[in-house]
Amino acid sequence: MPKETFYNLDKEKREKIERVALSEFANFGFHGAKVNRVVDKSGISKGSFYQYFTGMDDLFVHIVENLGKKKISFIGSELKLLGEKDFFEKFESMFLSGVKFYYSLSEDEITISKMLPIIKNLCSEKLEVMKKEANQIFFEHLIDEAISTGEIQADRDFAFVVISNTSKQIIQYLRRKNKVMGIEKVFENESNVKEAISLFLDLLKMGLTKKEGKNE
Amino acid sequence: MPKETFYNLDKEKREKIERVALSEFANFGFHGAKVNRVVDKSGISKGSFYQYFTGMDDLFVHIVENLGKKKISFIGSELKLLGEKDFFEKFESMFLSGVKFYYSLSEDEITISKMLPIIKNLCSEKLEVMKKEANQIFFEHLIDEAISTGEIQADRDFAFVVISNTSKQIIQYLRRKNKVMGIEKVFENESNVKEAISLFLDLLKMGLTKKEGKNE
DNA sequence: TTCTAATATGACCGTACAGTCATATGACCA
DNA sequence: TGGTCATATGACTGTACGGTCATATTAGAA
Repeated sequence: MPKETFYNLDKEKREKIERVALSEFANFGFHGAKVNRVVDKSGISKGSFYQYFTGMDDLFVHIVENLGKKKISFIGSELKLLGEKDFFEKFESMFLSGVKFYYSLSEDEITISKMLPIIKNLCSEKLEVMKKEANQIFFEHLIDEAISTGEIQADRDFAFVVISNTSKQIIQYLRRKNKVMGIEKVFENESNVKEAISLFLDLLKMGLTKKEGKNE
Repeated sequence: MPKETFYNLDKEKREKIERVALSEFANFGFHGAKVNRVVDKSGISKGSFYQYFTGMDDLFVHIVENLGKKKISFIGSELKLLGEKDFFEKFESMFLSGVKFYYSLSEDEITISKMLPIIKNLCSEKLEVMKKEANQIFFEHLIDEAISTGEIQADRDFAFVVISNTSKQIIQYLRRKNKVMGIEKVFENESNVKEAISLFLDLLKMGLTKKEGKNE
């Protein structure tokens, strides 16, 4: 983690460094990112850099942790409100917050997110944990619950795969719509987002609940 | 592309270099891959390296092109047989060859595949083309056809997103089954694979064909 | 054998890099 | 004012890298 000195910096300078680092890792990858470039672009001296971080690994972990915190603040706030809802309502909420989180990310942050699962030779237990998307564990729990109450009737692994990919698919769908419509920010219209979500939710409902009258 | 000298090498030596390069790029990424390491690990001199390739970019393009050819030989052979089949049968075939292709890949090759879409600052028109998965264009064509014949009734973009993600999901599902069952090679049992495919195919059928008796 | 062309080699060069450290700067207090 | 502590700086060092090139090796042809 960054040294105390880094957190003593004024917000502007700190965020500048973080912005530059984000771009550096996104553009050149974990093993291609260079201290020299970060130092030049963020206008600090190399000596200072090593007073903030022990090295690039340290900086990378910090960047990824920021990303993780951002995600938790999006998803976490939604989770508290799930208590009374039924299974599909719960997922509707989670998809919505998932989409909102995604659209809150910059291109560089998206790149880092995609990069994470394929980084090798990175010895940081913290990141190992982070690589496994936290909400997956939560998904599995919800699915098991829904199976036991009979809310869904489907193979557990099938349900997990289909559900855990839905957020990404909704986002892909919205991006395509954006391109086709020539509008860059369809997602900002929440009703469009909700419409897209219901499209995929219907698919889930059909696929995960056995229809009556169909025996095999 | 590699120089003639490289292709004059005997197969064993050539494949050794390719194997080392694959591992190098998979482990350290495009910008982190080093000539020195490749040279050491594959037991050739640096001078020779530069008689085979103009540099690491060149080598990378070669590796990715190999991967592309491998894919085409898997998918392409299937495409010729699609003529008479209906829409969902066509996709059944494509999913099957997709899964077979995936399981023919080494871990390193899988890593490179995942890496491709997020590599920046790579000035190679060839790769730009390759980054867009070739079969996507083919998917779109098939979908348009199926919509016009009435075989599917669904939003075009919705159909595309759902279908184009199905291969990945089938693979994810099979991998989960592998883990749960403790058997590493469930996929080699083709009937397991076909069963998984039909699971997802049913979902597609439900989602992309409007049920009778449901009006809105 | 000798000649020729293709290929192999690693020492070598200039550059870019990570990381250090003596020094400078500034801020706060006595 | 002078003293002290936290921070800033960039010149410096050793290393690793990309890329070159004169030389060595090999294979085949004459």
